[in-house]
Amino acid sequence: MKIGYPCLNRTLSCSSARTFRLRSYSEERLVSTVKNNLECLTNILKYNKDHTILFFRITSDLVPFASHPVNKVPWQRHFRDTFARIGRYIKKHDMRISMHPDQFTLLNSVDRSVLRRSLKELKYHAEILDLMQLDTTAKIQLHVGGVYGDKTASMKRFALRYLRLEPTIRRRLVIENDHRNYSIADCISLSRTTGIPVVFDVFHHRVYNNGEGINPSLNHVCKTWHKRDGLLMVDYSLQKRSGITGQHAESININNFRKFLQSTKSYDFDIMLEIKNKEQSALQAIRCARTDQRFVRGNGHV
DNA sequence: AGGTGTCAAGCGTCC
DNA sequence: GGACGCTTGACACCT
Repeated sequence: MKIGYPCLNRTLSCSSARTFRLRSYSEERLVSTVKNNLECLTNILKYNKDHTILFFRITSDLVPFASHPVNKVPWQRHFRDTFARIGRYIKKHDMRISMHPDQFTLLNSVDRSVLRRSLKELKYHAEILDLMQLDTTAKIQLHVGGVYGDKTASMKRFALRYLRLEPTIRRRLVIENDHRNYSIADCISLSRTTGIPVVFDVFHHRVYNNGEGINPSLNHVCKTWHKRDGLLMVDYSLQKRSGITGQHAESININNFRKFLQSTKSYDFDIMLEIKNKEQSALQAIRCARTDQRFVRGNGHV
């Protein structure tokens, strides 16, 4: 079991997601921003290693406008060595990496131009992980997408397009249940017809489910991950206490987290903590998991 | 220096 | 069929 956090580190004073407005686009600006972002990513991974945080989600903003037509910079070639060096570091320290394209990436869109842009965006994400020369346990997680008034048809469209993806994308793509349209049962059903691994989002599942419990879901979901995919990934977050639905909490509730670990102890998985104070929650969670031998899973480390 | 409207990209809901 | 909420961090312009 590895525990991690997404994209940003609030302790370090750098950001690996620096960007700029399209209006101020220039090749120089792009190159200097990517250079900054890769340097910061290096710092974050070093921080993670020093604190034994072995799971991390790399921001989609690493290369601004990566899939935008305005961008003609061959950034892949330009930063090839840097990507390779970062990849070596990740592998050397046995870290797990994920990425999560944002809401505009929709594989099942009914709009062909949205699909076309989404494919470019997926290609970009795969390129990042390929340039780092990471194996296929490094995943790109995506929601199933829109419903477009016909869920069955929209799921079929996802399946068809997934199966036709170029292998460099398909081997990394996994789906995740969302809080409104596609439940964990829907994702499992899609996995049955396509073989795609399913990320289990505990928070979304609490908000939107078909009445199935966490453990029965985990039981199904962990079978969708094969050896080449690595350990099942779980997203863990909680509701902000103010009561506004969907917003992520500021910090982890360690008692609830302990209960979660305890109640799911027969399964092994890597946990991504989607909590605003990021690495602080990860540090707490790791400490919590370590204090109790019952939470130490199959591979002996948390 | 600090505050805030806006940002490449979409879906779903409400009217 | 148009406006808005969603969720989020950072830019860039404003005072």
